[in-house]
Amino acid sequence: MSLRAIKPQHETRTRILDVAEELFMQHGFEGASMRMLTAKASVNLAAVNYHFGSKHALIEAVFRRRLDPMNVARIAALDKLEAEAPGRVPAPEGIIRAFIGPGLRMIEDARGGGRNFIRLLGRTYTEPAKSIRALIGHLYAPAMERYKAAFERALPQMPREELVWRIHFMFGTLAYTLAATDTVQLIAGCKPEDRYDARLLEERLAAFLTAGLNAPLKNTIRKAA
Amino acid sequence: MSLRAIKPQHETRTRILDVAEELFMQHGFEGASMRMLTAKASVNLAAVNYHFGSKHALIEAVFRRRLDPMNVARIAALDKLEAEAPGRVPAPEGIIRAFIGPGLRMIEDARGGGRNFIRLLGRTYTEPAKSIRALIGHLYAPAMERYKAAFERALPQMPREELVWRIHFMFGTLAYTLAATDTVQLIAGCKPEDRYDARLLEERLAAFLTAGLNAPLKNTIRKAA
DNA sequence: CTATCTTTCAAACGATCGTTTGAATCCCGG
DNA sequence: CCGGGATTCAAACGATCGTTTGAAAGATAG
Repeated sequence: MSLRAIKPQHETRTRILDVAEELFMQHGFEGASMRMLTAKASVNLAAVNYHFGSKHALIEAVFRRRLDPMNVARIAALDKLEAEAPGRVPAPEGIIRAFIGPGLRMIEDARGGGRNFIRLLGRTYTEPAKSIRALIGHLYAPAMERYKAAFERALPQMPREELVWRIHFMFGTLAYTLAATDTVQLIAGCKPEDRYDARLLEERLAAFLTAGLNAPLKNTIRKAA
Repeated sequence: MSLRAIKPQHETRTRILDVAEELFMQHGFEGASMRMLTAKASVNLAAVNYHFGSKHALIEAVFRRRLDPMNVARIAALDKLEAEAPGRVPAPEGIIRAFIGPGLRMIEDARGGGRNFIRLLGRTYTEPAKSIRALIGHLYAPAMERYKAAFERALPQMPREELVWRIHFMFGTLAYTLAATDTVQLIAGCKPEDRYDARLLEERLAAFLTAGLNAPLKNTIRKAA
């Protein structure tokens, strides 16, 4: 009673979470039914409601399990970056790499289900259901605030409003890159073999995003801000 | 019988399409049911199956109605750009503006439902259902080929694989920008008042994307290609 | 072993889904 | 005015949805 949480305590819970991650990614939140979910996880139909309470609570649990550690890692990466050169302001590229690193590294974890989650996360930014978007926003808030402040220090000459938009653009590029699995093939007409080479993808993304963030300010933009 | 297609011929059809556009955007394809759809359109429940055949066919019709003219406009913009300076290769920024222009202009059409569609389109790039992604890909294919070729001519020194990725990044930025309505506020902590000022948004996007597309090629990237 | 709490199970709940049906109604050329 | 194809209508179809229930099975402590 005192400490029974040691070994395979919640095998049912984690098996449900793993399968939910995969099926939500494949079919969406509404498209993945409790019956196909519990069947694939080899648990009883009532298990989800018993362990999580409802389908919505399960969705929430799926996000919390991965998103919290990921954003902790992001903040840690930024802390480390700032600690490396005390008193100096980190360059935009370093901040960008600190942010996209944890996400990209998770995509290499195919066995552990990390890749499923990353793709699920990417398409959830544009999820129709408001409650889910609100949850994502809430879970992201702490890390987001830290990074926004870091970018503001790194680019003091940029109008705040323009910076917000460029952060938004960077978010979109990252989300879409992680979520859109087959659209690359659509453009290229072929399947890139290195799609899951996180290191190479990080180089490509960092180059693109850094250049975009540092794009020259035209008069029209400067005037509007 | 010969020509009865003149005035309000298919008022029911278009009313269904308009409402479908709005509800699919708000609740997703599965979340928007035929009953709430037909109720909001003030038509009978059976009207959708009568006029379109099925829900899936309705989804297809919603996309075809807007996407075909939009991509025609995109190709026309590229044709015009190339005609302005015969024999010369258009600059990347011009190509980018030709591509994002038609989409952004549609976002200003709030009354005609264009804004609804653009937001719907943006989140459909990451739609779980394979059949819908395939449809989008098919409708995009002609314009995509033209623009890919234009970028290749404009950036002959860039490795093909890197170019494909950067086009992919640009696609993501555009899609996410159009689709994510409140995520910006969620992240930025403020609401940009000029969200639907298409002209200003085009300036911001063009600056960001042009810089990203022209980002310097590092050795790691050059070596991989 | 017995008693107690946790977990699993089969079965069913009411609600809603997309679709179909057949009759009623509208529209229009003759 | 009448006849026939196009359209609308109310009603119901079977299927599936998320959730609940109460009993059966497992685990744990005394």
